Amino acid sequence: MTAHPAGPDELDFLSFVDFAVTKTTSELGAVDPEAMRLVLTLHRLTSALVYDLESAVHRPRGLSWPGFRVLFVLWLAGPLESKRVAQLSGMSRAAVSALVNTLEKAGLVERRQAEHDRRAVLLSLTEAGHDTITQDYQAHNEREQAWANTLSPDERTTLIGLLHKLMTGAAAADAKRRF
Amino acid sequence: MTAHPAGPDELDFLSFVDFAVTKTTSELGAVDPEAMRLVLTLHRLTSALVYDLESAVHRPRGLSWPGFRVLFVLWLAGPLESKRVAQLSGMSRAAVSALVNTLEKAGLVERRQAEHDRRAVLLSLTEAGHDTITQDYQAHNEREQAWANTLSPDERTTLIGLLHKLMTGAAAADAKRRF
DNA sequence: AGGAGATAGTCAAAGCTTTGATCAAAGGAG
DNA sequence: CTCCTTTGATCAAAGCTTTGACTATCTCCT
Repeated sequence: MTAHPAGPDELDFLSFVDFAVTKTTSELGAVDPEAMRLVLTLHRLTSALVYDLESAVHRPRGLSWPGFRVLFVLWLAGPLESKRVAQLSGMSRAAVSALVNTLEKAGLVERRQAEHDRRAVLLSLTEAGHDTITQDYQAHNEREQAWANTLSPDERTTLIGLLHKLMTGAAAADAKRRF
Repeated sequence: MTAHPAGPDELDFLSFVDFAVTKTTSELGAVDPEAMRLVLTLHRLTSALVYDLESAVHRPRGLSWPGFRVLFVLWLAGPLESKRVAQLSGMSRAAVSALVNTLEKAGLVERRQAEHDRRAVLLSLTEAGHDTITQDYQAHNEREQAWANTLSPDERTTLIGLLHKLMTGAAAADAKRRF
């Protein structure tokens, strides 16, 4: 993938993928280098993307990445039971509970008891929360566009399709998940 | 993307992507739905993948996901300065420092002073660390293969190419990063 | 109706993350 | 050679994460 395979001293976060694939296959034999490269690249790209979005968009506006995710879910689908927020945002129920403590103190989210089930807690955005996520998501999407514009429209469509296929495939179906 | 667009009550982690894209564009107007779908899908897929690998492969063998990443880097490119481990594994130096405390207690990693620079700390695997990562990575790669086999060889190649392009593109170059 | 079992939310402990401060050591300029 | 700046590692505080335990509540079966 690179012109000149780098030695251990000139590696960086990106070129480490090539290095790792080469070195591992020569060392272990029974590995599938394409599967390795796929997962490594996917993980590194996503890390870089999330780091960029969090530090360039959300932190400057006072939100953490997890805080953004909860607000985003409540914005689009709220009010929701705490359980549903956990499902839709991909966190554990305990994580949502802890996070909502912070968001509640910040005046962005409200907790109230559900009517039909006294165990359940209904979460909703406050007006401040609604304003925050509306503006924040605006900036978020602009940054998303900057990333997405690296690819042509066809490439974007292809990529989304492949990611979707991977997400709905057999391995994903067997995968350990939170729910 | 789905046959029948789900209402807020029947959503799950995956179908939320469709719902979010539809709802946001109708609510905000100025968003790019494809960029949104791309980032949302990428993030959710990667989360699911990492969760699966961590809980099915690494935790049962006594490693955390971050611990695995550090061991993996040291296995292939070690011994390395602490700084380099941070770069190659994509963590902050402080995170590596804290994590190595744990790995050192577990007898998997050794710290020693570098010769040429008395500020620097050289990290290397112990023999137990080497054995651990060798076996652990074996299982890791088998699980990677299960995921990757959802796609045909051509699809895998295409996907890797597109991810790589995104990773090296203009937005990635401007992106806020740790280094 | 009564009791067993499942479910919602929270708490606690432990670990990992971040940023910013601190300290020691190295490098460069005068 | 000395001062100033930069750099490597660690620490501290705050936040988020996980699993597992616990309480309250609901549901279902007899």
